[in-house]
Amino acid sequence: MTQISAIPIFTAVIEYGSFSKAAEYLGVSKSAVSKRISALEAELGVKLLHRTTRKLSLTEAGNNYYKHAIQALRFAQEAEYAATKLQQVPKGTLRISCPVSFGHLHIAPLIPKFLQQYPHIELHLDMSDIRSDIIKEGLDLSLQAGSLQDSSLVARQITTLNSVLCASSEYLARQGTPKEPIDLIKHNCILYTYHTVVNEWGFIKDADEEVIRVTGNYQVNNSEALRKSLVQGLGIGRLPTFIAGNDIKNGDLVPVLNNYKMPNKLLYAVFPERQYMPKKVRVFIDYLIEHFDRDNPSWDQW
Amino acid sequence: MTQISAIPIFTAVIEYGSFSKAAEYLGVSKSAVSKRISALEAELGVKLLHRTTRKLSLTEAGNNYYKHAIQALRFAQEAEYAATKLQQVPKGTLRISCPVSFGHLHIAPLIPKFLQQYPHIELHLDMSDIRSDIIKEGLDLSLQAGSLQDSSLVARQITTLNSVLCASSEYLARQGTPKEPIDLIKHNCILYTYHTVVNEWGFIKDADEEVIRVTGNYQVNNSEALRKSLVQGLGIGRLPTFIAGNDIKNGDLVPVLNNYKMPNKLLYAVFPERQYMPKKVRVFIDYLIEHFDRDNPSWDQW
DNA sequence: TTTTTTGTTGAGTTTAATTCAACAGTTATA
DNA sequence: TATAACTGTTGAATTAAACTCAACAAAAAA
Repeated sequence: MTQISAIPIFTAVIEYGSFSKAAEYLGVSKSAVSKRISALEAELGVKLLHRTTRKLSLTEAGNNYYKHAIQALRFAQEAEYAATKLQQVPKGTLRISCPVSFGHLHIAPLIPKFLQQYPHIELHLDMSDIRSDIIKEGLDLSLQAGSLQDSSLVARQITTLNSVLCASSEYLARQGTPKEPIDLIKHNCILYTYHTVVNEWGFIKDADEEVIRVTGNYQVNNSEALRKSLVQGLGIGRLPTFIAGNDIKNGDLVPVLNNYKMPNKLLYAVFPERQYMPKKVRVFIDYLIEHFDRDNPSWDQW
Repeated sequence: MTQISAIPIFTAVIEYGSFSKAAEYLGVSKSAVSKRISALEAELGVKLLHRTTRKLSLTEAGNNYYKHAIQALRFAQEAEYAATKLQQVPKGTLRISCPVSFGHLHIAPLIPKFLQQYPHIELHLDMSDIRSDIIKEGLDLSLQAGSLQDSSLVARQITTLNSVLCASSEYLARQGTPKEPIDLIKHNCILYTYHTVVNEWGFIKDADEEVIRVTGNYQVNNSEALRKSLVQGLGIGRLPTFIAGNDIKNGDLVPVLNNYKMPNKLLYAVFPERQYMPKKVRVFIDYLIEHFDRDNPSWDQW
């Protein structure tokens, strides 16, 4: 079925009424056009054009062919346009997933302004802590926290997700402030079971990492519940700074062991293909990068 | 606009859900399919297919592309069918021209049986003595008498058109029968102005041609009028045998100078292209050849 | 009558299509 | 769990198609 590739040439000849003019329009030599038309006629076993007088005319078969061929050409052009328009213009449905906590606190508040800037985008935001297969779920983008990601997907770092050890000032007044990580074994440590490593907390000073096994009387997989329990003076806990930042600013929580760093995570925008990113995806990623500092985000400044 | 040539490949991949199966269907290697799809994506600047899991899936752009591409493919297939069906099946409108006299006497009587044999053909018969440009007039076939024809058209000889010199037996009894061509200068010679050479009649014996300039008191461009004047004993005249044949059989006309031959013409079927003749044209030419002897037609046998 | 333009075609060049073979990765099977 | 089978990719090489150039024949224009 190779005759389809000659359709643009044949229809140009008909529209321009001349091999020479069609050749000029197509950017090839007139002999190329002549040979391609002859080859098409040979393939079909049909004369499509009379060319014994200087003026071209269609045979009956040629006329029949043209009627359908011009439609084929138009649909092919429509196909090209339909496929490529998403690359050039930020429009259409943008489907994104992100972690629940981060989404509530830091993504959702950004969306109204984004949609004002890009009125032709319709955004579907799916907040879920379940790591999804973005191709299977038809997502354009997935914001994920981690350090390593699926090697077949590709990603762009958006920001850094630090953690901080903290408690209420009421708790610390009552129980004393730990000076070294080893002091934590005497404290009620509230465990965040959502993290992959639950009860072994790492502390980094200089190039050394010290790991302390901690215990406490409360474990919870919800960061908001954890946060509230800390604010109410139940114990000491490790929270992502993007959650604790405001409480720390307000004095509701106090960071402890500040001269130590805890292992951090990165927030990635993960997308299915590195090549040929649709414009709507591109503009959203750029918008996030504009709003979040890659290494020193706003919630880390208290 | 080269992406059109990849459409059959792309749509096959979607329909079969597999590069490997599409390759098998298309009769090419799977690497050919892989390269062609990648080249299409590069040309469009768009990812059309996700292929990170074993199961292929369309991207949004790929889905948009496919919807229009499958229509383009279908119209291209329709175009091919529409163009080629006339080559394989005798159907459609057959437009023919032929000389008036010959048409009335020998073509028109054949048409009913032809159309019974080919019920899907609709025949338009244009009887005219004006030599037409068959391409300009959109004709499929033109029956023409002559010896040389337009070099850009192509032709197939159908039969031979002889001429015969004749008069009524009443005229010959009254005026005597000419024994040699030179005797004609004493006779009333009725001139047929339709012929290109009107009043110089050629006579061929062995390899010699003798030309006699003749005169008479009546010239006419209509063969039927000429025929009737001869039958009524006005004089001697030259008629095509396909016209005079019946009258000679009936004894209404008598051939004279029978041992001489007169220059003849041939009847050609002229058609626009030698290549790729539509079936309906082919079957009509074959039908004529079947009915008329090429060199010794029925009207020459009296 | 001469010049210009059109379409054709052989020969040669360039580009695209294709194959082969090897590979990485996933699924199915033993 | 290990192995076999299958899928899609890709570099290198081969083949086929597309294309150009130049020369030509023929018709239209000047």
